[in-house]
Amino acid sequence: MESLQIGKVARLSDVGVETIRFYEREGLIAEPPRKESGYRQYPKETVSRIRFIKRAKKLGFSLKEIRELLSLRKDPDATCEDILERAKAKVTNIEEKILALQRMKKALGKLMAACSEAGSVTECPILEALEE
Amino acid sequence: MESLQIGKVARLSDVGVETIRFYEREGLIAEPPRKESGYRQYPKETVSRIRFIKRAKKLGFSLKEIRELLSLRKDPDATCEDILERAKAKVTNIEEKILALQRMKKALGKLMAACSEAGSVTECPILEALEE
DNA sequence: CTTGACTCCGTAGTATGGTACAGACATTAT
DNA sequence: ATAATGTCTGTACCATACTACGGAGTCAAG
Repeated sequence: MESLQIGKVARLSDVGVETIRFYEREGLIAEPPRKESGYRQYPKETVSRIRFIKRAKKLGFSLKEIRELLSLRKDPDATCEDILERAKAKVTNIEEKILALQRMKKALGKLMAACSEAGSVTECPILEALEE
Repeated sequence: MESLQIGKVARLSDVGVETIRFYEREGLIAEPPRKESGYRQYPKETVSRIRFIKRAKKLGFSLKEIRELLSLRKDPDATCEDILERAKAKVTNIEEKILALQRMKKALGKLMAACSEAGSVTECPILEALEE
């Protein structure tokens, strides 16, 4: 299997080289094998892993949470119950996020509807509503 | 009009005293008048302003964005439209997040289902969940 | 009139998530 | 063979959004 140098991975996943090393230090991506020179040799899956991290971040997960998400997999060393438990917790977590976002959206939508009828910004219902 | 000391404002708006001074430095709340002693004298509106900031933060606005929202209000040339535009952008942003979270949840469901079977989902389906 | 709570300012520290060197070695292109 | 990239480690620095602290002045109650 051909491997990628860190710079290539960085370009493909659209992050900086330093970020990749940072993720490695933080345990978000595995330490890759090295050449004799010390150069890291990444399998191409690393690119999707980094993309996952980027997306999950946008969804409001912290790097710590992302690390936990990434460790959820059916590996032979973990028992099914263990995985199910952690996965369940994550699902709950995700549901809460979705609910919070839906509330946000609803609140903004309401305000926007009221907004179309108002004139000057001094009476903007969005600002008023946020003041409660 | 009676005024409030910083500690009172802090208690009423449920933030720390330091946070209020921080918001002042950051231009999120106006510099209040002072007594001869130098003590800040806040009008009671400050409490709603800080509550506004807290709520807007919960809606996903950064302090920078909140500062912009707040300054729009002072601008007589700004219209409700300006604020509406920002709100719309946030809604789009929120919708994207919800979709992605739903995909993630689905992926976890898949993982959990696979887990109960003796099958071999060694791959992490969660990685695929967020792929475009 | 002293004690305790409150406030002042400035500076520094926290956590998170990177980003930017510096100085040295490795690889590639001409 | 040599210049241009690329990579290595380690350390330092950045922005965001606070939070804590020191040392001094202020104010209200007993």
